Amino acid sequence: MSTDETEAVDAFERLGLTSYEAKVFIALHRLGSGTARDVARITDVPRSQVYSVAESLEERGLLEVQQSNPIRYRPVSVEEARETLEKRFEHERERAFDYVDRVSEESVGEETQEDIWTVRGRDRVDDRVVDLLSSAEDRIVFGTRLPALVTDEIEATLRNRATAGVSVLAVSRTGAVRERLESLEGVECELPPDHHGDDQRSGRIVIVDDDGILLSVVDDDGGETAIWSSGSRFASVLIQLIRASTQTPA
Amino acid sequence: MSTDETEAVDAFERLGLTSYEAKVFIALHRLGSGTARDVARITDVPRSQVYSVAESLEERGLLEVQQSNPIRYRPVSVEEARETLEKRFEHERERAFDYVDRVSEESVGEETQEDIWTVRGRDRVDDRVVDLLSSAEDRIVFGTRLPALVTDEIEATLRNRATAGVSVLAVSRTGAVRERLESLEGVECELPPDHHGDDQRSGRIVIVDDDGILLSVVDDDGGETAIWSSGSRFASVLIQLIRASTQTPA
DNA sequence: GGCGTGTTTTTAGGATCGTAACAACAGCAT
DNA sequence: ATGCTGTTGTTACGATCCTAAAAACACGCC
Repeated sequence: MSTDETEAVDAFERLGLTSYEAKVFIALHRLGSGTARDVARITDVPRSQVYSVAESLEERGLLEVQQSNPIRYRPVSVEEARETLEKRFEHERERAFDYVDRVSEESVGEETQEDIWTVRGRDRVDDRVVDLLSSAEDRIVFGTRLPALVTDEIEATLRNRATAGVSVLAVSRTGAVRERLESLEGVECELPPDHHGDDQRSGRIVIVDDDGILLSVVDDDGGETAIWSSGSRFASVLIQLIRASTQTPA
Repeated sequence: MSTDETEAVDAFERLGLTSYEAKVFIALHRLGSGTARDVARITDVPRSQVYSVAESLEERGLLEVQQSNPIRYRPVSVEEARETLEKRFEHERERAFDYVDRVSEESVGEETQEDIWTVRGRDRVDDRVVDLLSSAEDRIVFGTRLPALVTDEIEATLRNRATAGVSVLAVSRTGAVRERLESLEGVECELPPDHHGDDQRSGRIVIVDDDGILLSVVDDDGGETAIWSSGSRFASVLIQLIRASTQTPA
């Protein structure tokens, strides 16, 4: 079995199929249609297992059964299979989140806990940054060395806040970052103070109003980890520390 | 645990979480945030297991970890969780179908095999009916007793074919069905011949040109099973049989 | 009988579930 | 300081469940 096929099987498994189901489904698409023997010949699925596996695939709506002798199987079209899986996924997601929606604590205003949270992973940090920026009412300080850490969504959120009257200050020692953000209406840019060493590990810094902060670091493998806090005394203290260290000349 | 919660857990399991993962995720949404003990108290997940389960949920991007003593966990917002799962699903689906697309047999024109296929389930029969109707070039005969079996998509396909110059004939002994389809431009309606008994099991009949046919039956539980064939001699023979029996007076 | 088909049962193997034991630590009374 | 109690986080291990894989079986056909 080719590497590509192995990957496809893995992907189908993560979509909820068993490995046999994935293999039979793929084999039938390669064949167009075929019998249990045909399938067993080009896969490592034992022929005697093909029958039950195909039956469960039929129940999922991924193939059709020809009641003849021998039984022939025919996969549904790729488009139909995609839609079927999509429908099933959305259905399950609704069922799952329907309940979570109802019981989920509305923890609005409860943000005053003295909590500092950790977020791992580029995408997840991106999301948290956007969340934080969106909550800004008064002013934003946004800084990063790395142009890749200014996503379109972050840029859009900065623009949106700036036009909403929030004072937005972007800090970066990287020209590309400054140029990109300077072009936004209402966004000011500046270089960080010289006395700050050129830290190779720092990722981003986001300060929102006087009570929200996010700091991230980038490790050797490019993985990003951030800490953040909002509405906590902890956040306020950190913000004051940073303000003091950046405004005071060395 | 309430029935609703059990259902939500099941749904999350079908989305690829383990039951522990689902329970911890839901519990944290009920709590807003909490420690391993908090979670263990309101679920049947052993406290000692909460740590590793939460870790894997963090990797999936469904919650955040506060490195303190005791460790506190905080779920991401419902919206963020929905999006995260959606992204993962689409990613896996692309990976899976990317390969299937490449290897899938283009079985166009290979339809001439003498095959008759079986399709189970209302939705799946709907899909197959639409497929068949869409392939019509010359004429269509569409019949059903049951108004529910004329879906919007089927109606749209009939209208589309009619305007494309295909002769469309709808047959039903049910007034509601006739009225609905008669209103379509270019669709003719009629009553079935009297000598046909009022069969309580028959579901739909679809005849397309001279070589495509689908017949379905509805069982006592409302489940539908259809047989269909296209481009086969088998289909032609069946069609001739039906034409003969409907056009000849008793 | 010999062969192919389809059904059923049985036997690993692996992941998850569930319990338990453990060291480390904090609070508190002796 | 010592001992007791309770909590936290980690680790280990048996039970259970599902899938994978093999085998045995019944049937029809040549």
